Amino acid sequence: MIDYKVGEVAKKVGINVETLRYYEKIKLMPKPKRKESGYRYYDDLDLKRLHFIKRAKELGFSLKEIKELLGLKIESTATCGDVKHLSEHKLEDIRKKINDLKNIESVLIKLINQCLCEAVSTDECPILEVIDSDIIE
Amino acid sequence: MIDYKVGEVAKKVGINVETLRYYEKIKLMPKPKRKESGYRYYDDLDLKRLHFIKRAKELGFSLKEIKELLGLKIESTATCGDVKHLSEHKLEDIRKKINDLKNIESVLIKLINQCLCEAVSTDECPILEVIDSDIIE
DNA sequence: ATTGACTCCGTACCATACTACGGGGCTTAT
DNA sequence: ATAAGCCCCGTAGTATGGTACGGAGTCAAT
Repeated sequence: MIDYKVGEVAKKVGINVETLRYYEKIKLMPKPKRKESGYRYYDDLDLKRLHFIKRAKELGFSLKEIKELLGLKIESTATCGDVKHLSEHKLEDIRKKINDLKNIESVLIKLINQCLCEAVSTDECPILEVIDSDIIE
Repeated sequence: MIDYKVGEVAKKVGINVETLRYYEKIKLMPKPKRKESGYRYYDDLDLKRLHFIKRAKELGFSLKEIKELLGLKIESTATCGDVKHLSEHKLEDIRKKINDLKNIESVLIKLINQCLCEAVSTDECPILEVIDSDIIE
């Protein structure tokens, strides 16, 4: 449970200091504790959260969606049903993404193999075969 | 090979007309043929391309990356090596995405099961277990 | 032939997600 | 104790990816 200053966190995670402050402002990150100096201090859980945010963005989630994912927790039996509902919804979404990415994956593999076989040139975009793979409609 | 007008295309694909013009401007979509009126006319391949663009965005690719994916084609033996190289790079990228999404998937499944078992409430964010799943570092 | 719906174009505006700036305070090493 | 290198804050600017506006031409049905 070491205390990290903004700059250290930014460097470790690979974002910059302003982004960190921005995430705090939009409540994607909790307010960190401050010492007498007024400096922010972060812990390992914060780092974890930031790593997740960073990667989730690359996976196509908006900051709003990421906030929702991070908010999925059982806080009382009252919200348990909500959490379940929301999670199931997200799950479906994610499964579709996995499927579509797999389609793109297989088209790319095919394309790479064609390159190996000295295939003839074409005007068409091979990647559009993904559409015929039926998942993306 | 029906000819579709902008409005029809927009409706079919679920984007709006201005977006279509925007894609043309940034060269993500080719210039469509025009009739005497000056109206744009699109065909089924254009629709396919637009569907792909739409979904690829949702999968976390930027318009620039989508343009690259669409540009992956063997145009001559000269570019064949390039295409292979680029495709392999994209492939790696996509495989990582699939992996990370699978991790998120399994955490969500776990969470849903906890909801069913009337688990106790927690302050932590279950989704952060994804980080421990080792893929996201 | 005229009305309503659609299209044209350029330009301006918008939301999201940062990123930079600038004047000041804190901290740490010399 | 002083200077380099952090950090503070508010505010403004940027890039990406659209979205809206408005005046004019086109099309299709009555």
